[in-house]
Amino acid sequence: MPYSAGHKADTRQRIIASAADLLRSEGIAGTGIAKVMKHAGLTHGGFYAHFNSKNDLVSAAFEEAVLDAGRKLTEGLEGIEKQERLAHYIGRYLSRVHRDNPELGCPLAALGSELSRGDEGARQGFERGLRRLVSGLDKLLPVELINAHTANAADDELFLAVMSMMVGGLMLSRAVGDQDYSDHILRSTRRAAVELLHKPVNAGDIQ
Amino acid sequence: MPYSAGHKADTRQRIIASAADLLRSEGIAGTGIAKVMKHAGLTHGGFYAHFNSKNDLVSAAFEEAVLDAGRKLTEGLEGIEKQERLAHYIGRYLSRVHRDNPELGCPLAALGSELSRGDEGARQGFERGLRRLVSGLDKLLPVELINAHTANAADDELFLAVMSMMVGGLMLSRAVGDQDYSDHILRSTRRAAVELLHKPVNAGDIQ
DNA sequence: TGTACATCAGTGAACGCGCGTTCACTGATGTAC
DNA sequence: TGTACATCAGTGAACGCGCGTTCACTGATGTAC
Repeated sequence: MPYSAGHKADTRQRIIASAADLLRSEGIAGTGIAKVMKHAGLTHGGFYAHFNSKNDLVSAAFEEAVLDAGRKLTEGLEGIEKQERLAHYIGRYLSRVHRDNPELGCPLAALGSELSRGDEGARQGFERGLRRLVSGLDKLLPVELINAHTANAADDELFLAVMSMMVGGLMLSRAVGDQDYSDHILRSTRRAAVELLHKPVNAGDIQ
Repeated sequence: MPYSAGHKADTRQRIIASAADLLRSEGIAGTGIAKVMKHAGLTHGGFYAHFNSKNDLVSAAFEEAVLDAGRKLTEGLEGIEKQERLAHYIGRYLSRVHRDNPELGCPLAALGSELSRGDEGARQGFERGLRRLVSGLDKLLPVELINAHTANAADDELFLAVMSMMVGGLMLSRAVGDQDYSDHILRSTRRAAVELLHKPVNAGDIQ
């Protein structure tokens, strides 16, 4: 056998990583096979030795983007006091850095409206990504807060609502022309999201 | 002069309306000139007698879509008690009908992530649309609620956050594969949005 | 009132381009001897 | 240890197609006489 065992798998992973970047900064329609392969240091002809179609690549790259964004958004959060973690997470998500670097960030906000017109497979992938991010929020929640909630179903509702606000706020902040207004959107959603998550504690009898 | 005075303007409006529908259901990349013209009962060759480029059409059609969605979302709301109007508005926005008929609905949710990669002009149009919808929310707010707020700046913050949640929630509900989960997103965001808007009253001393 | 005409909204063929996809090939690699 | 070979990851030219855009034209219309 020519080439070492993992060689082809490594290349495949490089293509996926390249696509995960380009997808988030250029969108699905804007991400051509040739561009992806070039960005991975290859020529476009070799693409179909790794994937059956562009759709296959988009699926794999979207999943990779979700994992990548999750890693970056939670990185180093263990070092922060439990009570403050969620606020930090929200602050990172709705930050100017995140807004200005879509290729490193959340693919839900970057590809949401494009994927809402996707096929069954794409929408399933999107759903998996959303569930993963919501359950990530879950894990960031300090024990005290979890206890303050009446049930996990109520948590899930709240997290979904907060996640919607975060995804929507980031997307709107990117789509808006005026930078001041864009900053304003980030600030407004950041505050409201934190407030919304902390309210059960304030209203309850913990502490 | 052949043809009556408003003839060409009427045709132009028909093309814009056709594009406003197609844009919301198929996205920008998915909306070809030929498709738009056919949907308006014309052939594609005539397009450039009305617009300089596809970009020009997209701008005009996006603005029309914002107005159209605004009309449909507020239609008949005068007949409803002031205190209930906002909840109705939110309920309509985050409804299954709205989710399942993007061609009749809010273009922010339908085109957000695609327009966040648009040029200066597109982003300016998007911003005008967002401001219009947010100020529409403003007008729906009952006087009592307005008085309960400390300042208009605070209102604006709150509306932006609620609008972000609505846009994000609708987009997520469309992009998700499983129908139950999609319904769940709509329900969760509906409740949280209404709660968020009404809280200042509950926390304050009005009523 | 009827007709010839000028206007111009709309037609349909054609263009160049980039896309996703295919395929005959090339040449770097691990293996057998 | 050195060489010939089989393998197959990657190359690059080519394809058909749909796109945005252009343009010579057609024919329905309001107007002048």
